[in-house]
Amino acid sequence: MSMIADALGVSSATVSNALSGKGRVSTDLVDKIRKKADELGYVPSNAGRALRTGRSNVLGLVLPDISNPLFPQIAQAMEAAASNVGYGVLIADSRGKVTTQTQAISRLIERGVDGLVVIPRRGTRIGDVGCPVAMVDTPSTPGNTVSADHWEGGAKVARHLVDLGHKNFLLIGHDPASNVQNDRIGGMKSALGRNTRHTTIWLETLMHERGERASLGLIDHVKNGVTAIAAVSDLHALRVLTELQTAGIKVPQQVSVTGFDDLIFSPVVTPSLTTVHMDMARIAELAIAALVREIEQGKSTVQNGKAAKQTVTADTSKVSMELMVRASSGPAASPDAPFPTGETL
Amino acid sequence: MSMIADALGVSSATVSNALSGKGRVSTDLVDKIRKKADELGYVPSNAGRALRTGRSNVLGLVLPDISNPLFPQIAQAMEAAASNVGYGVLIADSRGKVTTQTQAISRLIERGVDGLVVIPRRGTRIGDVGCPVAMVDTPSTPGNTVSADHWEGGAKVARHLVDLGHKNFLLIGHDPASNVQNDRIGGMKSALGRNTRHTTIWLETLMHERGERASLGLIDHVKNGVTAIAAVSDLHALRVLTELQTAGIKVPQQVSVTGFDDLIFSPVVTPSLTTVHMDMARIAELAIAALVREIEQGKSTVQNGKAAKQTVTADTSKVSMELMVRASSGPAASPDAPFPTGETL
DNA sequence: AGCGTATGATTAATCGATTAACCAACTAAT
DNA sequence: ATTAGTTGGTTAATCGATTAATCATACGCT
Repeated sequence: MSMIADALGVSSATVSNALSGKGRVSTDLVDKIRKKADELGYVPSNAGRALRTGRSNVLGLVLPDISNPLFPQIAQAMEAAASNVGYGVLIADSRGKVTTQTQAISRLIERGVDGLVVIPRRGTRIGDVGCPVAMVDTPSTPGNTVSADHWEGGAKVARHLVDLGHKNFLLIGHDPASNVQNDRIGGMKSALGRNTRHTTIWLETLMHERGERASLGLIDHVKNGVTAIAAVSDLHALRVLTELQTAGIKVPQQVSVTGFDDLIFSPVVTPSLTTVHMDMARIAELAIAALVREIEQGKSTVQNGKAAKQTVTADTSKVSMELMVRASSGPAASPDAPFPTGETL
Repeated sequence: MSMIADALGVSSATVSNALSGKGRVSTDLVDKIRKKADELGYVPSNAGRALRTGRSNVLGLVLPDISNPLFPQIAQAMEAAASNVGYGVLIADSRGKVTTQTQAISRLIERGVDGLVVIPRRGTRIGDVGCPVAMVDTPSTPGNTVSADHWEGGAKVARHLVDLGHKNFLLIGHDPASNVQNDRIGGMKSALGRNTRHTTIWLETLMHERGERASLGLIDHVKNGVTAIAAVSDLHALRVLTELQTAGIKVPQQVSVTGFDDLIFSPVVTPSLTTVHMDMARIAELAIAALVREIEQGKSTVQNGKAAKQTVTADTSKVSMELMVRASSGPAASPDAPFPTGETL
């Protein structure tokens, strides 16, 4: 910056004003400075700016854990949204544990992030960290900033299956402590209506009892009349799908299977998975916008009292989910057809 | 820092020396300063340090694109390795395109990263960016810093299948321009031996001709005698598996299927996928170590000439891959058995 | 006693951008 | 013509940590 100033015979303050458009600088000087800056390939020093302004223009992204195949979508969306408004994204992985999550957060704080986006593990709360925090969990969680409307998503798939004539459902969750999964299952149940039956199983509980890769025992459920299996994640739907196929049960002719999240493999497996897609780009945009808004007016807040509110609130806290009807769901098999008939279709 | 200095009646330089252990400070003063620092909850300002030292202690991670389900593993491993040696990780997504990759890189540079880890898209080369770069691609790529030994991995699965008695192979790649995939396929071919046959198909080419979700036409290949299908990714292996199952072909009784990368779903589908696992933690560790080494002695390099070498070299450039034998591969069906018999086993 | 040498701590400059305070010159209005 | 206001720009302080240069003791040795 001082090089530009020297080259044009002006002060560095003027250069700063010209480039930021803040002070009073004549328009033609601004042009000259801009030109010179390009010419010299000037790149502002983040360190210098950060030191003076007290802001790093970097946000921290705390992710629950690796096993979540949604991670790529989230990270990509957040990075894009942040970079659109001039922020960088520093990642930290909490590896599922709450202690690691706390460590991850303090690492980010020490690096001087201006704000945090936290995808919390199992509805853990975040203590006072000294900077604005956006929580992306589920609308029913207190403190949630913005997230997909998981309940609505659950309702949408369930309604889809009901419309196809299914009456006997198996709902598959993984972790009964997850707010997101409970919302999804809750939404499903709410849409099932009177004359249907349903059973819910939680994989974590099941695997705890029977071992990690145990069969899900789906065949029994199907024999008992289940014609639709709705999982809270495509990962589990896939597990269901392959287990059924291996047992010779045809999807969707005999049993319909649905998932959640529209994971990368969902459209390309056979049959392609009916699922619910979340608009991660929009969620990221809202979360980042809320965070940035808080950061940029922030100063007052800090001076006012001891950090007004920790988690920020977005314009909209629910983002609608979209049902993706594909090949794994179809009309319910005739209830009269005996099982197993072999050729149901 | 000045608060600590004032509180103890010493100069801030002494505090700096004490905490960094660089200058000459009496041991008991060091203790007192350390204690006071803890007491006051002192957290060094990255901005101040960065401004003075010219180093940000942040690395940039450039990822090829979201569609890569390996992304979580990579990001997690890199973050862990970096944070172990005191660095943060700023992410940037190149969304597959080369132009976006260039943009992503310059964004990171502008943010003042000290080094870059690049998982390049299709063997793209990185121009002069003004900081050390670690490339994680495949050993056969010039400029590669460290990566898994994809060729060896390919050889391992192929040998496994040969040992099981298979003689007629279908090898499935996705992108013929990918160095990684070519290495994997190359490794497979190298291990197949004389008395076997194999065909290679590239999905991208296929889908370009027949549309995104077209069937892979596996049934024909199986009818023609193929008993083992080896894909370059679990994603494709999964596609193969489900397509076969839907067609009523039994895996592994009639056809064995193998993948690559040990993705999240691989152990839990039915049958669980035989695949090749890469030690991402070790790769990350080597890449980060090489990068940090270059950064920390770096000054000389910069002053010496115009950036000695762009991409850094690690102690080891190949990390061995591990074969994970699971349920999707089994003994070759008797070549005499006619197809389709229904009950092959 | 006198000289050289450790040892322990201080001074002050520096990194680059921002910004409050100030100054000069020119215009407009009473 | 004097004052008030506007415009365009400069000065200098500041953010926090690092570090070369310097200074002040104290110690050892002849």
